[in-house]
Amino acid sequence: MDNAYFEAMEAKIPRGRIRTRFAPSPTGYMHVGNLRTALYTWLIARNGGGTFILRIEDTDQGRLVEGATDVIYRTMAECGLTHDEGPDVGGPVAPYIQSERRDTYGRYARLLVERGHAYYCFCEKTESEEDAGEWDRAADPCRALSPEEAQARVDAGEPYVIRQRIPAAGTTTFRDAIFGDITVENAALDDQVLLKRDGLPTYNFANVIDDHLMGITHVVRGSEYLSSAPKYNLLYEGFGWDVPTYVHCSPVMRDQHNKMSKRHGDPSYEDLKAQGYLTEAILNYVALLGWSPRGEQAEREVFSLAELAEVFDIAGISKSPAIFDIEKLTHFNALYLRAMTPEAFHAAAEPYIRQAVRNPALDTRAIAALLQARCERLTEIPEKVDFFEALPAYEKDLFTNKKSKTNDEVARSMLEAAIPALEELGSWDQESIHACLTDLAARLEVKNATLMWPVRIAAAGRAVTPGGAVEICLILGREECLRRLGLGLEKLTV
RNA sequence: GGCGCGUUGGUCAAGCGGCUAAGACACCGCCCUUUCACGGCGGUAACACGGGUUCGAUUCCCGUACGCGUCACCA
Repeated sequence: MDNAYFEAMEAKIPRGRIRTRFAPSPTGYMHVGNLRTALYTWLIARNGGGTFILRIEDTDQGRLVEGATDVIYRTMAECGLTHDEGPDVGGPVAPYIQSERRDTYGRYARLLVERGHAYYCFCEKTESEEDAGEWDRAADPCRALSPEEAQARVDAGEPYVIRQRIPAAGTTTFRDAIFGDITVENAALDDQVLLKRDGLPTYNFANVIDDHLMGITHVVRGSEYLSSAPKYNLLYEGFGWDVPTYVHCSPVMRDQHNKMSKRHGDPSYEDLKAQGYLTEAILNYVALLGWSPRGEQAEREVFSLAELAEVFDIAGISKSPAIFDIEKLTHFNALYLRAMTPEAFHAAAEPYIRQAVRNPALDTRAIAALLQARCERLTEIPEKVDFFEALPAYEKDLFTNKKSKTNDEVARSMLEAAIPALEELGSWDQESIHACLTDLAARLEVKNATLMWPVRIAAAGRAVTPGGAVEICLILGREECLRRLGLGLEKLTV
């Protein structure tokens, strides 16, 4: 009936190259599992010099969330998962939003009816049916309706859905690139609804139509679709189309029993960013959650996106679910933070430093330099450096440290000696301060730590600080440094 | 419950018939050291269980257990 239409659609399909698609439904939230699927899908395309497509699956009118597609665009762009075709950039098989393809699904659904692989169903959905989730193929009278009868009722304006006609007997086998060949009894398969009463397709149908019409060669998706894959296969066969390569990925779990989910409060990509994680670190970690390099590269863990695109292969994807481990992500984050150039790190850290350190006289570059090897997440920065801004209240007993061989008595004499030495110091730079203090320690015949400890405590008011006495004194500046040392001495003298 | 899938240290994982069963995170020591880190060195820790097949099973097959998925006019 629509032959010209179908031929035109076929003619538009690009062929001969790898084409993959990430097809999120716009729920307003990019969770880690989604991000990983997007990444793998992108990597398969890039690794093969193919095309990566973004498609929006918005056929469930009840679940649309405003602004949700923006989250998707923004996340993909931030991550560098650039798409070659999509709603925003267009492409040869547009449109790329399912709600704009409504007409197409209807035509193909009717084509499938004509070919005998689907049928009109007029049964009212009853409440008990919904509750029990029961629908009995054998008991559905519509399945046996003659085409003429069915058409007559359609023409009469009776509401209907279109269901897939699954063969009553036999088996269906499909091949998954990760799980291998899987065979199921057709009797175990349901006659899926393909076209809903509202005229929109179900995922089951829209997916097959779009994947074919968009020339998708590798269908990458979560393993929750594994058990419906045979039905999709039957659909492809019903149309006489080539079946794409299926790549079903096991889920990212929050623990042994649950997937990562918003409901459980698990972090999304955006949440992780807000927690101080770097995009590159997140991608690197997520790539390794369920995939690992083989052979020569088996021991390697650090990969840029470009490097991943080089070495990624489907064979390295794991069959079993992987538990998301924030500690290991944190480790990757620390690695990326340390690998940055000092300039880049300063740029990233400065806003966080400035949250705690307002005084413009304090050099954020010097502070950043102390921080680079000492923080795993950017968000830890403010609490680590706030003492630069204002000397915290601290207890006298901080001056006592066994390893440095200090107590109140020792600390007091150290400060008594250090203050005048620093006052007389010619220039206030790292080397001079360092030399001044180590010389002083030598003169006093104490180990460096015995002098450095009290100086650092008095200067910072903290037991643990990024950087040592010399660095802190330097950043504080002579005046503020000496003021604090004086305060410390007072505390010890009372 | 039916069907499908999975199972190597606490976690991520390599292994694809023969190994003292890699590596990483975490953890614990030691070294370095002006605190804490970074870095370096070392340590604890695993093939779910039972049958086969085989000269030989972590690797292949079959059960069992456990876990996950799925059985929507949601994706």
